[in-house]
Amino acid sequence: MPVITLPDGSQRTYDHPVTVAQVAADIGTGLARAALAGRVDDRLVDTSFRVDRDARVAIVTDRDAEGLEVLRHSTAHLLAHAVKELYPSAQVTIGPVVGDRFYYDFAYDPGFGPDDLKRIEDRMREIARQDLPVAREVVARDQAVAYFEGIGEAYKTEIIRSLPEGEVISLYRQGDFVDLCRGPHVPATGRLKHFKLMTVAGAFWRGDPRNPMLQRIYGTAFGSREGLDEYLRRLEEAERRDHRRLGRALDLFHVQEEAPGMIFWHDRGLRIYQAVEQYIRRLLRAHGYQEVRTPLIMDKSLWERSGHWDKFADGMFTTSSEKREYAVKPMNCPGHVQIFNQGVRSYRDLPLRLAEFGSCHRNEPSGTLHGLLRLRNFVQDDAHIFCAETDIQAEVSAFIDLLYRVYADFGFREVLVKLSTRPAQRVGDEALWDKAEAALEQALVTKRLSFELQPGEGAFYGPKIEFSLKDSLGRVWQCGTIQVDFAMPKRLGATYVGPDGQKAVPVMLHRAILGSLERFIGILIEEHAGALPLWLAPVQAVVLPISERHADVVRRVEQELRAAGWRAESDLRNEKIGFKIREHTMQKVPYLLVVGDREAEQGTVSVRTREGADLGGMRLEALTAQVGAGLVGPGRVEE
RNA sequence: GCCCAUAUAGCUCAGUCGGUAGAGCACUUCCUUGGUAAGGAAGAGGUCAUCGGUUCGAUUCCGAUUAUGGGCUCCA
Repeated sequence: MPVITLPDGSQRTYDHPVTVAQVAADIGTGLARAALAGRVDDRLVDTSFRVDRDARVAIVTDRDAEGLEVLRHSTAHLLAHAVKELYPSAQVTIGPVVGDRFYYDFAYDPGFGPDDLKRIEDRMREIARQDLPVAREVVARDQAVAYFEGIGEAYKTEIIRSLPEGEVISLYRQGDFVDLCRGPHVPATGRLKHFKLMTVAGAFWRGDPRNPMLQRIYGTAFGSREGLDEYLRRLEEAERRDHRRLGRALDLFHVQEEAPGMIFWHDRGLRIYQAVEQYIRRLLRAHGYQEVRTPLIMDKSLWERSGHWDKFADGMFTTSSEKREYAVKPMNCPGHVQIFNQGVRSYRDLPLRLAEFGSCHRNEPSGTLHGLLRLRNFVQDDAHIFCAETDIQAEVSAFIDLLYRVYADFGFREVLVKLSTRPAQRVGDEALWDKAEAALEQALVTKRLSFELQPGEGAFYGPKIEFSLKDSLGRVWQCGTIQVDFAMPKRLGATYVGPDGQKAVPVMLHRAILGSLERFIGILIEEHAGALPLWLAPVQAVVLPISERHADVVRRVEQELRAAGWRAESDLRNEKIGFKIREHTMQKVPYLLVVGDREAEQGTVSVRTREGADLGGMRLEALTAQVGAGLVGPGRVEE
């Protein structure tokens, strides 16, 4: 006789097994209508699930994150149902929920286009309107295989065969459509009202490029019209923050067909770039790094020795001259080892930290290029720390502190951390790997950083930690990294004399905080929607005359601002003040300084911010004093 | 690299059921000297991405190429 305990602690006693739907109905008809699924003792189940013993039961609706997930998952099924009706030759595969969206992958040779999407979505609405009950049934493995084989669903058959022994195999049926699925699902298709198909894309079966390319349809679903509209509004907002759009609008950079994956930085963009670079440069100097610069191209033989030619040849640009072959550097590490190798190094020189704003070229596949975020030419705030094994943990720990300080200075709060451990193919002793992985993990744990473990994803030469940031659409991009390398110093003959007088091979830590300056700046632009903090703004103030007769004063003010360290400009064009205010506000200039009769007389400027705030009239010294360190930004402190 | 889509003026886009194109903003000149998000007028600006095919004729239809966008794979 089940006693049901609800989330608020209240209990209901039944003298017979009950379904989640019945419990919901007993609480209220509104809840019964809203019920999408149930949670029984922490297990997510259908509303048709029968509770036959004491349990904690919660009714899941679209107000819960789980409810939305069920809704989206069921909408993915609805999508598959519509596709099977419209395109019987299409085969179904998988249809999971990822974040706000769901997708479903189909094997369908002719492929889908935007018109198909429209047709499919219309059919989905029809099926939803029929309010077909969604029923779960558990079947034996053989039975399931036989069923899907019988209707020619090769992929489903393959999925069932790959399920572990003992796994419960459940089917969901709505009308004539039957799909293999773990569930749970909404009780009937009528619950699916507010959805939209977004895009069609290709995706490899099981993510393996050797497998056939499937047709993936992305969509989203919400519990209410408002939820869906709000989501679509957020997408539009994200488009306004797109760094490619802002890069053009703010005259920061451009790209063109002759140089795919490479950036033409304009004056304003380069000012941001240099502000970022100078900040990092000062910080590294203060934290015991030396800055070096190594050649862009080096003889191929060096890349053969370093191992890059073996592992990375496809990614390298090459060139030749006078019968010698050269490769354009995709990484700075071999060059840094050459500097380390000059002269005889002692253990007293360690840790030796060599930093370089190295311009790297990698011949990335054409389909992967993306604005500033994925390029063929980019500059890393790269450094290599040559140290003894015993130094690893301390160096990693100091690096993580530095990285978090930098991210905070740029206004980033959310950092995703991943730890990648030894891959199947690797070099070096197991004992070394043990130590290196332990050192990295220990550093993360000590700092109480939550991280995702990626077993087997490390580089062949050592484990690594990756630090990622998100763009305006929530896509994750790796920026910072620290990697332990046991292999390259040895390959390139790096040694130092230890305290015992014997030669030893140093460990090398590859590390970057921003990663690529281009990528980091792209994310920075999106994070701030183009309105960069004062210290990074390409133009920090524009001086505006009310009329032509104030031009001389304006020019003088501009000069004084520059002398005080501002990146200042004046706008002497023959336009009204309102026009100029609008234009420079849209250019996201932090301070607009207006000079008219009143100000000229009093030796002040009227200060307006890009947010539209009027700070009133003030003398330049007062303004400079008020913004203070905001003008040059953090990092100066260490000098 | 693979899948789908896109490519028209500096930007955002319209258009041509095949007869070589248009708007707004930006730009140039003139008028206006204006007090905090668009003052007015005139003008200039395009080999309709590139190369091929079909056609009397292609920016439009077809094909290839290149680039871009959204994904997949990969990666800073």
